[in-house]
Amino acid sequence: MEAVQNRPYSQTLQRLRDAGLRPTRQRLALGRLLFDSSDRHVTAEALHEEAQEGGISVSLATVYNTLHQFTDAGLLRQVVVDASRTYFDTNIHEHHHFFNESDGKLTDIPADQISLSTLPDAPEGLDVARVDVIVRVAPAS
Amino acid sequence: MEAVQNRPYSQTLQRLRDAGLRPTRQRLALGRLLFDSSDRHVTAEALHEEAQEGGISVSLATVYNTLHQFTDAGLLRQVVVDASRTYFDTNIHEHHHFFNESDGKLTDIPADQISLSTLPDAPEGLDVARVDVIVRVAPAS
DNA sequence: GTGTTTGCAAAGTGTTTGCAATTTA
DNA sequence: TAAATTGCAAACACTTTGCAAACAC
Repeated sequence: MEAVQNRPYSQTLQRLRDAGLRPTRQRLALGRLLFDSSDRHVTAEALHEEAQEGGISVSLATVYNTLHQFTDAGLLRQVVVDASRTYFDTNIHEHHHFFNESDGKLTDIPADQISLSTLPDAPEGLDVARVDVIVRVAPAS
Repeated sequence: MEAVQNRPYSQTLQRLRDAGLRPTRQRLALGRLLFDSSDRHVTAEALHEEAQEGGISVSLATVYNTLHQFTDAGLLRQVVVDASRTYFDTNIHEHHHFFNESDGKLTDIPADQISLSTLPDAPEGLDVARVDVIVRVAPAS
């Protein structure tokens, strides 16, 4: 539509290319929202709203599809903390989370700030795929 | 309807009474399914099915309501591991979980088998309510 | 041009709710 | 009998899908 800042634009472009995803207008726009800052935790609904506010026209269905494509491509990670919504995290490295149950906000905990000693053996025939630590917090009473 | 084993029956009866819940036919039946064995992890759907198979007539809505009432009363705990279903755990003590992503089965990990060193401080104004460790496992390749 | 992607609206899932009928105490 | 509980069906929130139109290469 109009000129955009070029650096993040082309960063996202490259990211999409590397992932084998066609850099469509929608993917570029969502990619910029997601990747221009770091450690973002979004729900589909929230990202859709943010896009609308930014004057980007994308359907909610496309936001869902895009988030899943990004996840499959390894650009995002899903975080399960709340049974009623799915969060997507732009931090794809090993780390954990604070989850504020009262406002639904997630905050990263760097992997080196939590150490798990003595992890029990996985049940037979199974391999550990990932360990998630969720520190559920609430307003101090 | 017919005679039942008396021990578990009255255990559940007592549990409900202690929790201030009227021991209705449905609650007793679901309570027996849940508490007669230990460390059960059920979804509403699965418990409903189990009840039907056992010849107990309960509506799915009542199963949901009952699971929540039991949870509010401290007899059950909710476990969030999968964005698409809610699990209820009969183990209400501190512990963690293996979650088998391929079949959706949960297994308890006793609290003393995992030790978390150096938990970072909660963000200001917030208290830690609970720490959940989820070890996601998958069939060995 | 050809195959991919989008957007809509419709369908799907799991879950919750309103309310009359039933049950418990 | 009064108050709590149940069950149904309808409503819900979030998410996925089918398919024609639009777009990228």
